[in-house]
Amino acid sequence: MEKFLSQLNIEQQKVVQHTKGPVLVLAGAGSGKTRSVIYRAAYLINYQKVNPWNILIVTFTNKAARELLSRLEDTFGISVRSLWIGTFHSICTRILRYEQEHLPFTSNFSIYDESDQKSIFKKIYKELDIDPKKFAPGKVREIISRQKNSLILPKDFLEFNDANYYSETVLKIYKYYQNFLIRNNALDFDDLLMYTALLLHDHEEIRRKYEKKFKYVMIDEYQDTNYAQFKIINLIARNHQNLCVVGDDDQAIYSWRGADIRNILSFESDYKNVLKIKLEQNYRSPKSFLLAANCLIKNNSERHAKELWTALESQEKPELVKLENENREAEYVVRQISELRNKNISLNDCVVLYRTNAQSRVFENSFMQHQIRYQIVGGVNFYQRKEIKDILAYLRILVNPADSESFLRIINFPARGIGKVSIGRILDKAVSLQKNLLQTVLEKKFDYLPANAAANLRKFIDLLIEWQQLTRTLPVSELAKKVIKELRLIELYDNSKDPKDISRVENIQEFIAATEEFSEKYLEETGEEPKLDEYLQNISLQTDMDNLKEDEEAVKLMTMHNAKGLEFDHVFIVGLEDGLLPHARSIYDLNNVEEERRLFYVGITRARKTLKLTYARTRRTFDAVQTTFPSRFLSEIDDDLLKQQNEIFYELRAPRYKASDKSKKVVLENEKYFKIGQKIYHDKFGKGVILNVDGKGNDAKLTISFSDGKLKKIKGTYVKAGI
DNA sequence: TTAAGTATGCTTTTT
DNA sequence: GCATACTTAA
Repeated sequence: MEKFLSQLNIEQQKVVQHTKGPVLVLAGAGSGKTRSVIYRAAYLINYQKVNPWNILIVTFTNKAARELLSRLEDTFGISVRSLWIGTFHSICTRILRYEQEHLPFTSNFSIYDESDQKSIFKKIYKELDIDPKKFAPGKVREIISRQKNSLILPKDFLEFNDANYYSETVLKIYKYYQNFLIRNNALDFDDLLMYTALLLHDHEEIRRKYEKKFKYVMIDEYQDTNYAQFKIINLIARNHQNLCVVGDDDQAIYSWRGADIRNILSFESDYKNVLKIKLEQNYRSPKSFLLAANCLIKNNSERHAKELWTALESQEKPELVKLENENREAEYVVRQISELRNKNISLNDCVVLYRTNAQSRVFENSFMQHQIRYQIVGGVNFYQRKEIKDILAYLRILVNPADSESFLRIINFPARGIGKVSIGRILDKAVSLQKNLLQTVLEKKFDYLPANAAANLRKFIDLLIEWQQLTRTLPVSELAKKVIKELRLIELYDNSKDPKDISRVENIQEFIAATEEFSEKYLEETGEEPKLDEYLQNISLQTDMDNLKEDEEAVKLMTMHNAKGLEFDHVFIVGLEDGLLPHARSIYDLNNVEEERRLFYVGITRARKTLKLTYARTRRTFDAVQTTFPSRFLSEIDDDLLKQQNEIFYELRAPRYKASDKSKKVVLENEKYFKIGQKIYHDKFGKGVILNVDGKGNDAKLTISFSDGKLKKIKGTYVKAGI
């Protein structure tokens, strides 16, 4: 035990040893927060002999949960099988699956993501005859989400919102939307939290059950919890008060998602006799980085006073670099990373952080051209890609027949001759029969459809029935493969002329691999095959971060939001301009500006060894080049803390791909193999140079840099060799 | 019913 | 500038 505790500083030891009563840990960036949480869990289990089954740990991401699990297992030899650890959303999903008899839906519910929501809203607007121009769907969705995060049901809506034409329309949509979800046996992300909170609130016996089960509760990143999350934890922990929350109000960056910074600021009044522990010693960054971060954050008004310090000796300073435009900015980063690589530094230790996902494109181009491997985290989630969602819709309808969203997605995909008109008639029929869509068509009486469509529909239904029977016997991954094979999806995209479809094939193949991997892991951990509904719900909660291929050496590119909780040796924060950071949408509201400042703070404090800050003098946004101004936050950092470099023009050209002698010869149309560096011509995109060849023969996948600077992946059969 | 061609609107950040 | 939605022709 001595040895166990000696690996922590005095403050961290306090966190670990105070296991009874409420504990508030204000943990600055890089202060060993995760370490404290892990040691605390290990202490409870190994020294206080608490049953892992009685511990609940909530993390911010699935990835963090997995890391915690593996460290508990590997370092402390703890059997983690019965430990409850995960994000709020995954833990709520688990609880809701158990408690279906007290809920208005069953445990095989579908989880709808934002694009599902979007399409549902469209239907609702049509149904209720609401003008999307007057009631912007995105905004309405946000308001409704906010209500759910605050546990305001439709029936309570007017208590908390002024009654006027706008809010009454929103209420109408809210009501209809919730109804729609229940009819489809579906929940959105906010519902997962809301129904769990209501379940615990409305059923005292269930609340007691979980209060008894979760005798010790720990929450990470507490500053980014919303009211529903606060309530869930409060209902579980308010009696025993064995609750340890860890967070940093200076790193609260999710208020736009309903997170309420007051949860952490008022923790001391929410619970009795709170022990407050501050972790201010930073083990991550050079002194000057922390000074710069402190300079910045002290401009915020509402915060727990705290200042980071370090015992590290490094004299490294953050470097501020001004570039001509966004392309130069990308080239600068590429150049720096090339130099690091020459010093034998792994690409895995480098990260590029930006404010918006759209900024990644320029970097992608530059990295590709200089053949530096990179991985983008975020943007469009893997499981939200069209080709993957189509497959998932087939699987979803098999476990949740009420899921009309999935049904409509696949009824005529791949095209099977059931058109808009026919689908409209089925919808009408379903309404008049008061049944869901699948039930309606299962009767196979199609007097309301043209003969053609009716025949096609019968085939479709038979297919679904056949597959549904297979769900009982076939493992998830086999079923997925069968669906893909029998629908001939890979062939569909392989034979397409659209260059986009090449990556679709890749994604489908990756999906199969991911599904197999999931099954194997699940089998290993639980000794049984995953159930299809569980698999689908799990996948719905996956983020891009969870799909990171750790074994592959690549520079990571991500938003500062995504970087929370991570650290890297070499950090590049790019696009430090007013309008980007702080974002143009945030500059008119002081609270929003403060949140943007915290975001920058998060970015700076990720760095372990070097930190480069860049901004561009001009930047192309959508179609026009705009002159930009350096971020207002930069002037808040004392000049002598920064190493400044202005107006660097790196004459950095793409390495010239000299066409080899062989390919200089006139290459025949039927030339079999493509080579890197070879010049080609494409009917639509014009001249280009091959940067990468994937596969053999003339249908290999080519990565081509076209003369206008664009990169495209195109199948060999669509390009002409030689010019 | 589908494919190709044209118009639109959109970009903050995510479980 | 891109992706999606809608229109038009076959």
